[in-house]
Amino acid sequence: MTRTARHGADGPPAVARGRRPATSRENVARAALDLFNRQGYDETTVDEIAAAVGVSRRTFFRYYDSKREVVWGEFDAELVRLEEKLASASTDEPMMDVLRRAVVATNRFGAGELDELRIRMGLISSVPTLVAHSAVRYAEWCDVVAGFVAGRIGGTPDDLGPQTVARAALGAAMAAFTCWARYDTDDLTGEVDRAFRLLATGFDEVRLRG
Amino acid sequence: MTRTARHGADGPPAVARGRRPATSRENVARAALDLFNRQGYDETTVDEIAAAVGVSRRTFFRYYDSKREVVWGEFDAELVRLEEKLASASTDEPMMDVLRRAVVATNRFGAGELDELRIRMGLISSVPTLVAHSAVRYAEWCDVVAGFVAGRIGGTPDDLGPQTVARAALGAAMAAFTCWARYDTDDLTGEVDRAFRLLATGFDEVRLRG
DNA sequence: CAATTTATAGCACCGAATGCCAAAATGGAA
DNA sequence: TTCCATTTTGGCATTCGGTGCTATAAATTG
Repeated sequence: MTRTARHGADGPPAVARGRRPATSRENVARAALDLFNRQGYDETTVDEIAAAVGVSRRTFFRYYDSKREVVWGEFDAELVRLEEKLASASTDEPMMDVLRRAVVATNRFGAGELDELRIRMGLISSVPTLVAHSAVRYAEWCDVVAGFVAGRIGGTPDDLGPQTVARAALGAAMAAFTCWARYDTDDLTGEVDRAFRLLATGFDEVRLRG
Repeated sequence: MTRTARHGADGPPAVARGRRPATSRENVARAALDLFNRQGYDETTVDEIAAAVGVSRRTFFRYYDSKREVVWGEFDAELVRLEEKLASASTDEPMMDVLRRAVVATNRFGAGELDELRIRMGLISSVPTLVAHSAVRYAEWCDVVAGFVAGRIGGTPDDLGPQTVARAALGAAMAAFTCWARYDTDDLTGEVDRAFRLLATGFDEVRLRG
Protein backbone atom coordinates (compact mmCIF):
# COMPACT_ATOMS: atom_id res chain seq x y z
CA MET A 1 0.00 0.00 0.00
CA THR A 2 2.74 2.47 0.91
CA ARG A 3 4.07 3.02 -2.57
CA THR A 4 7.38 4.70 -3.09
CA ALA A 5 7.82 8.45 -3.26
CA ARG A 6 8.50 8.07 -6.99
CA HIS A 7 4.81 7.42 -7.49
CA GLY A 8 3.78 10.64 -5.81
CA ALA A 9 2.88 13.50 -8.11
CA ASP A 10 4.86 16.15 -6.26
CA GLY A 11 8.15 16.61 -4.50
CA PRO A 12 11.68 16.64 -5.92
CA PRO A 13 12.81 13.72 -8.08
CA ALA A 14 14.86 12.59 -5.07
CA VAL A 15 17.31 10.12 -6.56
CA ALA A 16 16.63 6.56 -5.52
CA ARG A 17 18.29 5.54 -2.32
CA GLY A 18 18.45 2.08 -0.87
CA ARG A 19 17.98 -1.20 -2.64
CA ARG A 20 16.27 -1.00 -6.02
CA PRO A 21 12.87 -2.61 -6.53
CA ALA A 22 13.14 -6.02 -8.15
CA THR A 23 10.13 -5.38 -10.37
CA SER A 24 7.20 -2.99 -10.86
CA ARG A 25 3.42 -3.02 -10.67
CA GLU A 26 3.28 -3.09 -14.45
CA ASN A 27 5.56 -6.10 -14.59
CA VAL A 28 3.57 -7.98 -12.01
CA ALA A 29 0.31 -7.12 -13.76
CA ARG A 30 1.60 -8.29 -17.13
CA ALA A 31 2.80 -11.62 -15.76
CA ALA A 32 -0.39 -12.14 -13.78
CA LEU A 33 -2.80 -11.25 -16.59
CA ASP A 34 -0.88 -13.52 -18.91
CA LEU A 35 -1.28 -16.42 -16.50
CA PHE A 36 -4.95 -15.61 -15.85
CA ASN A 37 -5.55 -15.52 -19.58
CA ARG A 38 -3.82 -18.83 -20.26
CA GLN A 39 -4.86 -21.01 -17.35
CA GLY A 40 -7.68 -19.11 -15.64
CA TYR A 41 -7.85 -16.86 -12.61
CA ASP A 42 -8.74 -19.42 -9.99
CA GLU A 43 -6.24 -21.88 -11.37
CA THR A 44 -3.42 -19.39 -10.94
CA THR A 45 -1.88 -19.15 -7.47
CA VAL A 46 -0.05 -16.18 -6.10
CA ASP A 47 3.04 -18.36 -5.86
CA GLU A 48 2.94 -18.90 -9.60
CA ILE A 49 2.66 -15.20 -10.31
CA ALA A 50 5.49 -14.43 -7.95
CA ALA A 51 7.61 -17.12 -9.56
CA ALA A 52 6.83 -15.78 -13.03
CA VAL A 53 8.00 -12.34 -11.97
CA GLY A 54 11.03 -13.80 -10.21
CA VAL A 55 10.08 -12.54 -6.82
CA SER A 56 8.97 -14.05 -3.53
CA ARG A 57 5.34 -14.56 -2.61
CA ARG A 58 5.67 -12.05 0.19
CA THR A 59 6.97 -9.43 -2.19
CA PHE A 60 4.00 -9.88 -4.51
CA PHE A 61 1.80 -8.66 -1.71
CA ARG A 62 3.90 -5.52 -1.42
CA TYR A 63 3.03 -4.59 -4.98
CA TYR A 64 -0.65 -5.51 -4.78
CA ASP A 65 -2.78 -5.83 -1.68
CA SER A 66 -4.46 -8.90 -3.07
CA LYS A 67 -4.55 -11.16 -6.09
CA ARG A 68 -7.87 -9.55 -7.07
CA GLU A 69 -6.42 -6.04 -7.20
CA VAL A 70 -4.06 -6.92 -10.01
CA VAL A 71 -6.92 -7.05 -12.48
CA TRP A 72 -7.99 -3.51 -11.61
CA GLY A 73 -4.79 -1.79 -12.61
CA GLU A 74 -4.91 1.96 -12.16
CA PHE A 75 -8.63 2.31 -11.60
CA ASP A 76 -8.10 4.95 -8.93
CA ALA A 77 -6.74 7.41 -11.46
CA GLU A 78 -9.86 7.11 -13.58
CA LEU A 79 -11.94 7.85 -10.53
CA VAL A 80 -10.10 11.11 -9.94
CA ARG A 81 -10.64 12.14 -13.56
CA LEU A 82 -14.35 11.45 -13.28
CA GLU A 83 -14.61 13.57 -10.18
CA GLU A 84 -12.82 16.45 -11.91
CA LYS A 85 -15.02 16.26 -14.99
CA LEU A 86 -18.16 16.36 -12.91
CA ALA A 87 -16.94 19.22 -10.75
CA SER A 88 -15.91 21.38 -13.67
CA ALA A 89 -19.16 21.02 -15.62
CA SER A 90 -21.44 23.96 -16.23
CA THR A 91 -24.43 24.13 -13.92
CA ASP A 92 -26.54 25.07 -16.93
CA GLU A 93 -26.10 21.70 -18.57
CA PRO A 94 -28.69 19.11 -17.49
CA MET A 95 -27.46 16.74 -14.82
CA MET A 96 -27.82 13.54 -16.79
CA ASP A 97 -26.04 15.10 -19.78
CA VAL A 98 -23.10 16.06 -17.61
CA LEU A 99 -23.00 12.59 -16.19
CA ARG A 100 -23.13 10.89 -19.57
CA ARG A 101 -20.43 13.05 -21.07
CA ALA A 102 -18.19 12.66 -18.04
CA VAL A 103 -18.44 8.88 -18.04
CA VAL A 104 -17.87 8.72 -21.77
CA ALA A 105 -14.87 11.00 -21.47
CA THR A 106 -13.23 9.03 -18.67
CA ASN A 107 -13.58 5.87 -20.70
CA ARG A 108 -11.75 6.87 -23.82
CA PHE A 109 -8.85 4.54 -24.35
CA GLY A 110 -6.19 4.37 -27.01
CA ALA A 111 -6.28 1.51 -29.50
CA GLY A 112 -3.22 0.02 -27.84
CA GLU A 113 -4.93 -0.23 -24.48
CA LEU A 114 -8.15 -1.82 -25.67
CA ASP A 115 -6.91 -5.39 -25.93
CA GLU A 116 -5.64 -5.51 -22.37
CA LEU A 117 -8.75 -3.68 -21.16
CA ARG A 118 -10.94 -6.28 -22.80
CA ILE A 119 -9.06 -9.04 -21.00
CA ARG A 120 -9.44 -7.22 -17.70
CA MET A 121 -13.14 -6.58 -18.21
CA GLY A 122 -13.73 -10.12 -19.40
CA LEU A 123 -12.23 -11.41 -16.16
CA ILE A 124 -14.04 -8.89 -13.96
CA SER A 125 -17.40 -9.77 -15.43
CA SER A 126 -17.01 -13.54 -15.53
CA VAL A 127 -14.86 -14.83 -12.66
CA PRO A 128 -17.06 -14.98 -9.54
CA THR A 129 -14.28 -13.84 -7.23
CA LEU A 130 -13.73 -10.78 -9.39
CA VAL A 131 -17.40 -10.09 -9.97
CA ALA A 132 -17.62 -9.98 -6.21
CA HIS A 133 -14.65 -7.72 -5.74
CA SER A 134 -15.95 -5.35 -8.40
CA ALA A 135 -18.71 -4.29 -6.04
CA VAL A 136 -16.12 -2.93 -3.64
CA ARG A 137 -14.31 -0.95 -6.31
CA TYR A 138 -17.49 0.32 -7.94
CA ALA A 139 -18.74 1.54 -4.58
CA GLU A 140 -16.08 4.25 -4.74
CA TRP A 141 -17.30 5.18 -8.20
CA CYS A 142 -20.84 5.46 -6.83
CA ASP A 143 -19.68 7.72 -4.04
CA VAL A 144 -18.28 10.15 -6.57
CA VAL A 145 -21.48 10.23 -8.61
CA ALA A 146 -23.72 10.45 -5.56
CA GLY A 147 -21.69 13.41 -4.35
CA PHE A 148 -22.16 15.15 -7.66
CA VAL A 149 -25.91 14.53 -7.71
CA ALA A 150 -26.34 15.71 -4.13
CA GLY A 151 -24.53 18.90 -5.11
CA ARG A 152 -27.03 19.41 -7.90
CA ILE A 153 -30.31 18.65 -6.20
CA GLY A 154 -29.46 19.34 -2.58
CA GLY A 155 -29.49 17.00 0.40
CA THR A 156 -26.77 14.51 1.27
CA PRO A 157 -25.18 11.86 -0.95
CA ASP A 158 -26.76 9.19 1.26
CA ASP A 159 -30.31 10.21 0.38
CA LEU A 160 -32.47 8.12 -1.87
CA GLY A 161 -32.22 10.44 -4.88
CA PRO A 162 -28.44 10.61 -5.22
CA GLN A 163 -28.07 6.95 -4.31
CA THR A 164 -30.56 5.84 -6.93
CA VAL A 165 -29.01 7.94 -9.66
CA ALA A 166 -25.50 6.84 -8.77
CA ARG A 167 -26.26 3.13 -8.61
CA ALA A 168 -28.40 3.20 -11.73
CA ALA A 169 -25.65 5.06 -13.56
CA LEU A 170 -23.19 2.45 -12.41
CA GLY A 171 -25.48 -0.20 -13.79
CA ALA A 172 -25.61 1.52 -17.15
CA ALA A 173 -21.83 1.80 -17.27
CA MET A 174 -21.38 -1.84 -16.31
CA ALA A 175 -23.85 -2.95 -18.95
CA ALA A 176 -21.99 -0.98 -21.60
CA PHE A 177 -18.64 -2.41 -20.53
CA THR A 178 -19.67 -6.02 -20.38
CA CYS A 179 -21.48 -5.82 -23.70
CA TRP A 180 -18.42 -4.27 -25.26
CA ALA A 181 -16.14 -6.87 -23.70
CA ARG A 182 -18.29 -9.76 -24.83
CA TYR A 183 -19.01 -8.75 -28.37
CA ASP A 184 -16.44 -7.57 -30.85
CA THR A 185 -17.50 -4.00 -31.22
CA ASP A 186 -14.56 -1.66 -31.00
CA ASP A 187 -16.81 1.18 -29.98
CA LEU A 188 -16.64 1.27 -26.20
CA THR A 189 -17.52 4.93 -25.84
CA GLY A 190 -20.45 4.43 -28.21
CA GLU A 191 -21.86 1.72 -25.98
CA VAL A 192 -21.47 3.88 -22.91
CA ASP A 193 -23.16 6.76 -24.67
CA ARG A 194 -26.09 4.60 -25.74
CA ALA A 195 -26.56 3.12 -22.29
CA PHE A 196 -26.66 6.53 -20.65
CA ARG A 197 -29.09 7.89 -23.20
CA LEU A 198 -31.42 4.99 -22.43
CA LEU A 199 -31.06 5.73 -18.76
CA ALA A 200 -31.89 9.42 -19.20
CA THR A 201 -35.06 8.64 -21.12
CA GLY A 202 -36.39 6.34 -18.42
CA PHE A 203 -36.13 3.36 -20.74
CA ASP A 204 -38.87 4.34 -23.11
CA GLU A 205 -39.89 1.03 -24.64
CA VAL A 206 -40.04 2.45 -28.12
CA ARG A 207 -36.50 3.79 -28.06
CA LEU A 208 -35.24 0.62 -26.42
CA ARG A 209 -36.30 -1.35 -29.46
CA GLY A 210 -34.32 0.90 -31.76
CA MET B 1 -25.79 -27.85 -1.13
CA THR B 2 -27.50 -31.20 -1.54
CA ARG B 3 -30.28 -30.57 0.92
CA THR B 4 -32.42 -33.39 2.16
CA ALA B 5 -35.53 -34.66 0.42
CA ARG B 6 -37.54 -33.09 3.24
CA HIS B 7 -36.83 -29.70 1.78
CA GLY B 8 -38.16 -30.63 -1.62
CA ALA B 9 -41.68 -29.45 -2.36
CA ASP B 10 -42.90 -32.71 -3.85
CA GLY B 11 -42.67 -36.44 -3.26
CA PRO B 12 -44.07 -38.52 -0.41
CA PRO B 13 -43.26 -37.47 3.16
CA ALA B 14 -40.94 -40.48 3.30
CA VAL B 15 -40.31 -40.93 7.01
CA ALA B 16 -36.82 -39.93 8.01
CA ARG B 17 -34.30 -42.70 7.75
CA GLY B 18 -30.74 -42.57 8.93
CA ARG B 19 -29.23 -40.31 11.52
CA ARG B 20 -31.20 -37.18 12.31
CA PRO B 21 -29.73 -33.77 11.50
CA ALA B 22 -28.20 -32.15 14.54
CA THR B 23 -29.54 -28.72 13.61
CA SER B 24 -31.15 -26.76 10.77
CA ARG B 25 -30.34 -23.90 8.42
CA GLU B 26 -32.58 -21.64 10.47
CA ASN B 27 -30.75 -22.55 13.66
CA VAL B 28 -27.38 -21.94 12.12
CA ALA B 29 -28.52 -18.62 10.66
CA ARG B 30 -29.89 -17.42 13.99
CA ALA B 31 -26.71 -18.25 15.87
CA ALA B 32 -24.53 -16.74 13.16
CA LEU B 33 -26.49 -13.50 12.78
CA ASP B 34 -26.50 -13.09 16.52
CA LEU B 35 -22.72 -13.37 16.63
CA PHE B 36 -22.28 -11.09 13.61
CA ASN B 37 -24.50 -8.52 15.26
CA ARG B 38 -22.69 -8.63 18.58
CA GLN B 39 -19.03 -8.89 17.61
CA GLY B 40 -18.94 -8.17 13.89
CA TYR B 41 -18.80 -10.33 10.79
CA ASP B 42 -15.05 -10.45 10.27
CA GLU B 43 -14.45 -10.96 13.98
CA THR B 44 -16.64 -14.06 13.99
CA THR B 45 -15.00 -17.27 12.84
CA VAL B 46 -16.79 -20.27 11.44
CA ASP B 47 -15.51 -22.25 14.40
CA GLU B 48 -17.35 -19.92 16.75
CA ILE B 49 -20.59 -20.26 14.83
CA ALA B 50 -20.25 -24.02 14.77
CA ALA B 51 -19.55 -24.08 18.49
CA ALA B 52 -22.57 -21.86 19.18
CA VAL B 53 -24.78 -24.28 17.28
CA GLY B 54 -23.12 -27.25 18.94
CA VAL B 55 -21.84 -28.74 15.77
CA SER B 56 -18.46 -29.29 14.16
CA ARG B 57 -16.88 -26.84 11.78
CA ARG B 58 -17.13 -29.36 8.98
CA THR B 59 -20.84 -29.73 9.54
CA PHE B 60 -21.38 -25.99 9.33
CA PHE B 61 -20.21 -26.13 5.73
CA ARG B 62 -22.81 -28.79 5.00
CA TYR B 63 -25.58 -26.36 5.95
CA TYR B 64 -24.10 -23.33 4.18
CA ASP B 65 -21.60 -23.35 1.37
CA SER B 66 -19.78 -20.45 2.90
CA LYS B 67 -19.84 -18.06 5.82
CA ARG B 68 -21.09 -15.34 3.45
CA GLU B 69 -24.13 -17.30 2.39
CA VAL B 70 -25.58 -17.33 5.88
CA VAL B 71 -26.47 -13.67 5.61
CA TRP B 72 -28.50 -14.25 2.44
CA GLY B 73 -31.00 -16.63 3.92
CA GLU B 74 -33.59 -17.78 1.43
CA PHE B 75 -32.89 -15.23 -1.27
CA ASP B 76 -33.44 -17.82 -4.00
CA ALA B 77 -37.11 -18.07 -3.18
CA GLU B 78 -37.59 -14.34 -3.66
CA LEU B 79 -35.96 -14.65 -7.06
CA VAL B 80 -38.49 -17.24 -8.14
CA ARG B 81 -41.35 -15.02 -7.01
CA LEU B 82 -39.97 -12.10 -8.99
CA GLU B 83 -39.71 -14.21 -12.12
CA GLU B 84 -43.31 -15.35 -11.73
CA LYS B 85 -44.62 -11.83 -11.20
CA LEU B 86 -42.87 -10.59 -14.30
CA ALA B 87 -44.02 -13.50 -16.43
CA SER B 88 -47.65 -13.20 -15.40
CA ALA B 89 -47.93 -9.46 -16.05
CA SER B 90 -50.16 -8.09 -18.76
CA THR B 91 -48.34 -7.13 -21.94
CA ASP B 92 -50.48 -4.00 -22.07
CA GLU B 93 -48.96 -2.53 -18.95
CA PRO B 94 -45.82 -0.45 -19.62
CA MET B 95 -42.61 -2.35 -19.01
CA MET B 96 -41.23 -0.12 -16.29
CA ASP B 97 -44.55 -0.19 -14.45
CA VAL B 98 -44.54 -3.97 -14.45
CA LEU B 99 -41.01 -3.98 -13.20
CA ARG B 100 -41.69 -1.50 -10.43
CA ARG B 101 -44.78 -3.30 -9.20
CA ALA B 102 -43.07 -6.68 -9.32
CA VAL B 103 -40.08 -5.52 -7.31
CA VAL B 104 -42.30 -3.78 -4.79
CA ALA B 105 -44.44 -6.89 -4.46
CA THR B 106 -41.53 -9.26 -3.92
CA ASN B 107 -40.22 -7.01 -1.19
CA ARG B 108 -43.21 -6.93 1.09
CA PHE B 109 -42.27 -8.31 4.45
CA GLY B 110 -44.23 -8.83 7.60
CA ALA B 111 -43.50 -6.62 10.58
CA GLY B 112 -41.90 -9.58 12.33
CA GLU B 113 -39.37 -10.11 9.58
CA LEU B 114 -38.27 -6.49 9.22
CA ASP B 115 -35.88 -6.43 12.16
CA GLU B 116 -33.89 -9.40 11.01
CA LEU B 117 -34.00 -8.13 7.43
CA ARG B 118 -32.55 -4.83 8.53
CA ILE B 119 -29.69 -6.62 10.23
CA ARG B 120 -29.04 -8.67 7.12
CA MET B 121 -29.15 -5.64 4.84
CA GLY B 122 -27.02 -3.61 7.18
CA LEU B 123 -24.34 -6.28 7.01
CA ILE B 124 -24.63 -6.77 3.27
CA SER B 125 -24.23 -3.09 2.58
CA SER B 126 -21.43 -2.35 5.03
CA VAL B 127 -19.10 -5.33 5.47
CA PRO B 128 -16.71 -5.35 2.49
CA THR B 129 -16.68 -9.13 2.21
CA LEU B 130 -20.46 -9.12 1.98
CA VAL B 131 -20.68 -6.09 -0.27
CA ALA B 132 -18.45 -8.08 -2.58
CA HIS B 133 -20.47 -11.25 -2.38
CA SER B 134 -23.68 -9.35 -3.02
CA ALA B 135 -22.58 -8.79 -6.59
CA VAL B 136 -22.67 -12.54 -7.18
CA ARG B 137 -26.15 -12.95 -5.74
CA TYR B 138 -27.53 -9.86 -7.45
CA ALA B 139 -26.22 -11.10 -10.79
CA GLU B 140 -28.93 -13.79 -10.68
CA TRP B 141 -31.50 -11.09 -10.00
CA CYS B 142 -30.25 -9.17 -13.04
CA ASP B 143 -30.54 -12.26 -15.21
CA VAL B 144 -34.22 -12.53 -14.35
CA VAL B 145 -34.92 -8.89 -15.16
CA ALA B 146 -32.84 -8.95 -18.35
CA GLY B 147 -34.78 -12.00 -19.51
CA PHE B 148 -38.04 -10.17 -18.92
CA VAL B 149 -36.89 -7.06 -20.80
CA ALA B 150 -35.59 -9.08 -23.73
CA GLY B 151 -38.98 -10.75 -23.93
CA ARG B 152 -40.60 -7.33 -24.14
CA ILE B 153 -38.39 -5.54 -26.64
CA GLY B 154 -36.91 -8.46 -28.55
CA GLY B 155 -33.29 -9.57 -28.89
CA THR B 156 -31.33 -11.55 -26.31
CA PRO B 157 -30.89 -10.82 -22.60
CA ASP B 158 -27.20 -10.18 -23.26
CA ASP B 159 -27.89 -7.17 -25.48
CA LEU B 160 -27.22 -3.65 -24.32
CA GLY B 161 -30.87 -2.72 -23.81
CA PRO B 162 -31.89 -5.52 -21.45
CA GLN B 163 -28.56 -5.39 -19.64
CA THR B 164 -28.82 -1.66 -19.06
CA VAL B 165 -32.38 -1.84 -17.79
CA ALA B 166 -31.61 -4.81 -15.54
CA ARG B 167 -28.51 -3.35 -13.97
CA ALA B 168 -30.03 0.09 -13.54
CA ALA B 169 -33.08 -1.49 -11.93
CA LEU B 170 -30.82 -3.39 -9.61
CA GLY B 171 -29.15 -0.13 -8.70
CA ALA B 172 -32.48 1.44 -7.87
CA ALA B 173 -33.47 -1.50 -5.70
CA MET B 174 -30.14 -1.47 -3.88
CA ALA B 175 -30.42 2.25 -3.26
CA ALA B 176 -33.88 1.80 -1.78
CA PHE B 177 -32.75 -1.05 0.44
CA THR B 178 -29.65 0.59 1.80
CA CYS B 179 -31.49 3.86 2.46
CA TRP B 180 -34.18 1.94 4.28
CA ALA B 181 -31.63 -0.08 6.28
CA ARG B 182 -29.67 3.00 7.25
CA TYR B 183 -32.46 5.33 8.21
CA ASP B 184 -35.33 4.45 10.47
CA THR B 185 -38.16 4.57 7.98
CA ASP B 186 -40.37 1.54 8.29
CA ASP B 187 -41.55 1.99 4.75
CA LEU B 188 -39.38 -0.33 2.69
CA THR B 189 -41.85 -0.77 -0.15
CA GLY B 190 -42.33 2.99 -0.29
CA GLU B 191 -38.63 3.52 -0.81
CA VAL B 192 -38.54 0.90 -3.53
CA ASP B 193 -41.52 2.49 -5.21
CA ARG B 194 -39.95 5.94 -5.13
CA ALA B 195 -36.63 4.71 -6.49
CA PHE B 196 -38.30 2.97 -9.43
CA ARG B 197 -40.42 5.99 -10.23
CA LEU B 198 -37.30 8.10 -10.40
CA LEU B 199 -35.73 5.53 -12.67
CA ALA B 200 -38.70 5.48 -15.03
CA THR B 201 -38.66 9.26 -15.43
CA GLY B 202 -35.00 9.34 -16.41
CA PHE B 203 -34.13 11.22 -13.24
CA ASP B 204 -35.77 14.44 -14.12
CA GLU B 205 -33.94 16.99 -12.01
CA VAL B 206 -37.12 18.73 -10.98
CA ARG B 207 -38.78 15.62 -9.65
CA LEU B 208 -35.56 14.48 -7.99
CA ARG B 209 -35.69 17.54 -5.80
CA GLY B 210 -39.18 16.67 -4.64
C1' DC C 1 34.70 1.67 5.31
C1' DA C 2 30.61 2.69 8.13
C1' DA C 3 25.85 4.44 8.45
C1' DT C 4 21.48 4.86 6.60
C1' DT C 5 17.83 3.72 3.66
C1' DT C 6 14.94 0.76 1.03
C1' DA C 7 13.46 -3.62 -0.72
C1' DT C 8 13.44 -8.23 -0.33
C1' DA C 9 13.07 -13.33 1.38
C1' DG C 10 11.47 -16.36 4.52
C1' DC C 11 9.08 -17.97 8.32
C1' DA C 12 5.12 -18.61 11.32
C1' DC C 13 0.49 -18.08 11.55
C1' DC C 14 -4.65 -17.45 10.77
C1' DG C 15 -9.04 -18.35 8.60
C1' DA C 16 -11.95 -20.05 4.84
C1' DA C 17 -12.96 -23.89 2.20
C1' DT C 18 -12.70 -28.86 0.28
C1' DG C 19 -11.93 -33.87 -0.08
C1' DC C 20 -11.82 -38.05 2.26
C1' DC C 21 -13.01 -41.57 5.45
C1' DA C 22 -14.46 -43.60 9.65
C1' DA C 23 -17.93 -43.53 13.13
C1' DA C 24 -22.53 -42.55 15.03
C1' DA C 25 -27.43 -42.83 14.75
C1' DT C 26 -31.63 -44.29 12.84
C1' DG C 27 -35.34 -47.32 10.50
C1' DG C 28 -36.43 -51.58 8.47
C1' DA C 29 -36.01 -56.38 7.47
C1' DA C 30 -34.45 -61.16 8.56
C1' DT D 1 -32.29 -59.15 18.47
C1' DT D 2 -29.16 -58.85 14.89
C1' DC D 3 -27.75 -57.26 10.68
C1' DC D 4 -28.10 -53.99 6.86
C1' DA D 5 -28.86 -49.86 4.32
C1' DT D 6 -29.11 -45.04 4.88
C1' DT D 7 -27.98 -40.54 6.37
C1' DT D 8 -25.53 -37.31 9.10
C1' DT D 9 -21.70 -36.14 11.67
C1' DG D 10 -16.74 -35.40 13.16
C1' DG D 11 -12.06 -35.08 12.43
C1' DC D 12 -8.05 -35.01 9.73
C1' DA D 13 -5.16 -33.37 6.07
C1' DT D 14 -4.59 -30.10 2.64
C1' DT D 15 -4.81 -25.95 -0.23
C1' DC D 16 -4.85 -21.16 -0.76
C1' DG D 17 -5.13 -16.15 0.27
C1' DG D 18 -3.47 -12.89 3.34
C1' DT D 19 -0.66 -10.67 7.45
C1' DG D 20 2.95 -9.72 10.94
C1' DC D 21 7.62 -10.05 12.13
C1' DT D 22 12.55 -10.31 11.42
C1' DA D 23 16.77 -10.77 9.28
C1' DT D 24 19.31 -9.76 5.26
C1' DA D 25 20.61 -7.92 0.75
C1' DA D 26 21.59 -3.92 -2.05
C1' DA D 27 21.96 0.75 -2.76
C1' DT D 28 23.38 5.91 -1.65
C1' DT D 29 25.84 9.16 1.31
C1' DG D 30 29.62 10.75 4.14
